[in-house]
Amino acid sequence: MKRITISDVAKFAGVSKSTVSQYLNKRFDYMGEETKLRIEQAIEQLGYQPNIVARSLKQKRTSTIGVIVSNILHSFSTQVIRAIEDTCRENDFHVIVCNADDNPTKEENYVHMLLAKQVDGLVIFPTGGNLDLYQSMVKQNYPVVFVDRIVEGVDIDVFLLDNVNASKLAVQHLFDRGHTRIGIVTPPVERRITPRIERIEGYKKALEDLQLPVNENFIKSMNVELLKYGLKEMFSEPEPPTAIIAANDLTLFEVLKFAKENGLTIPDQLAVVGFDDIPFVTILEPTLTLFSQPTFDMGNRAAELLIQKIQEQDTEIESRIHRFQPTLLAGNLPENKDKHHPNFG
Amino acid sequence: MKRITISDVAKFAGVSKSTVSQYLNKRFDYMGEETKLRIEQAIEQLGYQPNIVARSLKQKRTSTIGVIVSNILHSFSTQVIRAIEDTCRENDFHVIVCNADDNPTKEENYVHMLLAKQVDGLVIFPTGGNLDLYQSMVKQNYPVVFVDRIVEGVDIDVFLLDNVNASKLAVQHLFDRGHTRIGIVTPPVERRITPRIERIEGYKKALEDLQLPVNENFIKSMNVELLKYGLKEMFSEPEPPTAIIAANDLTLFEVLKFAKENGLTIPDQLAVVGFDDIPFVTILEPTLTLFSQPTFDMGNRAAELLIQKIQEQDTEIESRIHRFQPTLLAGNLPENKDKHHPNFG
DNA sequence: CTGAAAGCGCTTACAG
DNA sequence: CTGAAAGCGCTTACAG
Repeated sequence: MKRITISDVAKFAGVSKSTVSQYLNKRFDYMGEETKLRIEQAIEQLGYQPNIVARSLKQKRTSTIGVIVSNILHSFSTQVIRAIEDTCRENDFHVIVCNADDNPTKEENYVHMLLAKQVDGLVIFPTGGNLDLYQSMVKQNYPVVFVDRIVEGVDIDVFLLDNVNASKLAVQHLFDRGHTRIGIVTPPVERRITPRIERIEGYKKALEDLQLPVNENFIKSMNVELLKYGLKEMFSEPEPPTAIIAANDLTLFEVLKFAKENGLTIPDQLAVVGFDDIPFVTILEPTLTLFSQPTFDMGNRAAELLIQKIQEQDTEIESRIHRFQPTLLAGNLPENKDKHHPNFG
Repeated sequence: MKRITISDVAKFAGVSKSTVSQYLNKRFDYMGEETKLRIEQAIEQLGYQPNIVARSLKQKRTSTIGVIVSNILHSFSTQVIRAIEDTCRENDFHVIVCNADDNPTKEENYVHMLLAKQVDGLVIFPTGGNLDLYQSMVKQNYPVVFVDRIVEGVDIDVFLLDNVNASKLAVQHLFDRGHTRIGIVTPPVERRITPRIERIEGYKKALEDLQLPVNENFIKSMNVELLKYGLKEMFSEPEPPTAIIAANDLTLFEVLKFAKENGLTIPDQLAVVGFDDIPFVTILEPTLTLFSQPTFDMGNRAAELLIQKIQEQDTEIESRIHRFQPTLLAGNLPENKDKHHPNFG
């Protein structure tokens, strides 16, 4: 099958390529009605579709953005991606999504690949492992925004949860229901990934504000595969936690599995708080409490800013940190029956 | 920032553009060692990245495929997409994902858009509403594969579940646990969407094989928003069902919500069987039975065939229907306590 | 072993 | 109001 080009249309309509191009780009300022009609018919007759690749080469923009997500397995990521896609569609941008799999090398490769594909801008959930690369994009004034994670010393807009407050709300929620021995589990913190660090920080602050002791054995940051051992340790304490905060969906899953395998009934023997809006969880038992992130809003806003940066690439917009508040999704956790509230018990 | 082009590299290395191009494409057959080195260094020094858009225009291929999914909200879709992306990455293809939202007009627009972007091939979860469009792609021998849904009269490979068998397994599973009054809920069937039709078909066949009556009031196909009314009707029968099969995740959600709101305990008062591997469901209560689709395998195989078609576009491969078997994921449904098995009770 | 030239399918000043 | 020409950044026969 031979593809129809603008030349074919021009020949068929008896005009020049330029005129057809004007027509395609709706530059009708000086075009005769009759010419317009002839071109319209030629396009119709031949079933012509402009070649966007050729247009992109000439115009030096592709109307496509790249999204590099640190780990596609999180429900948070998929929800934000969906929101980004919605906003892009409204603005006639296409989206190419790549999964860095928490691997800085993959992330770097994707950045290069997407730049080679001439995407107009990038939304990155940064692994944090490519400082130089991030810096060089800033230096070249290439449009980029970050989601979920702050990279210290890199001057790029970030859209993320108010993690400290989210943890505080979680602790307060549990405290209000009589819990004073509260644990927290997160993935590894070696690479200083913002949400993990900040959620632990908020957790500690909240405990201090409530004048509760911070027990370092109640804080476990490790690979999800190893988490069960961490939990075992936590629960071999003489006074084990009566509540656990799970920093994301994957760790939440491990906590639930651990509880099931060890016969801990939820929420009676163990109260559980998670983050993110995880499908089905709120409708099923056991009753958990979830604090959800406004993923839709975050994705929209990130995409909007990126598109703005693309369209006004000359005007420097000062970059800043955009914080979003969590919402209590579900959570009719009953009172802790075993351990009453210390201030009232 | 001015982008570095192949001309800059050529000038810097003191060779011609052609030679640099040869180098980039690893056509080293006749290239002098010293030339190779000079080019390598020039690329390094200048930080040159080839412009893939220009290459695509010349080569008339983009190494990109499009995926048009009927509805991104199903966990099935996201899982298959992930598998497609994996296979594509291994073969150096990029993926652009579009969500048709069960809307044939959107689907048509996306097809045109993706063709205009010169994608090398398409994976479609067809809405079924664009017969002419599908046909025209077949006629032009444009590489396409379908997933999940058969479109009658269109000669395109399809990758989908053995839905009839899946329903039979579901019915048998329930029957083995003493259930004889089994309902089924699906999204609307007006557009003859394959999995819905076939799952109802398999359900009926299974009942007949077991010599159980088929009660049309136990079959509800409607928009998820309306499903609660359908369920209400079903359960106002003098002898309401003791088990429900939900055809996908969205209908499953409605069934669970309905049970919760109407105080039906699962699985004691109502056994529930769903399809797809839905995160968290198998670990939480109430105990459901899920039959999962081999989404990973399906996505891989679909992508592989598409890539093969792209690479051997001349050799016609006869198209066929590729069926996959479901697996029992979880399901320790207890015996039905209220209604014993008629053959044993 | 390497280079000059043509061309992929568009857009865009510019001329008339 | 419309057309001829140049050019986007590559690749690819072909010549030498």
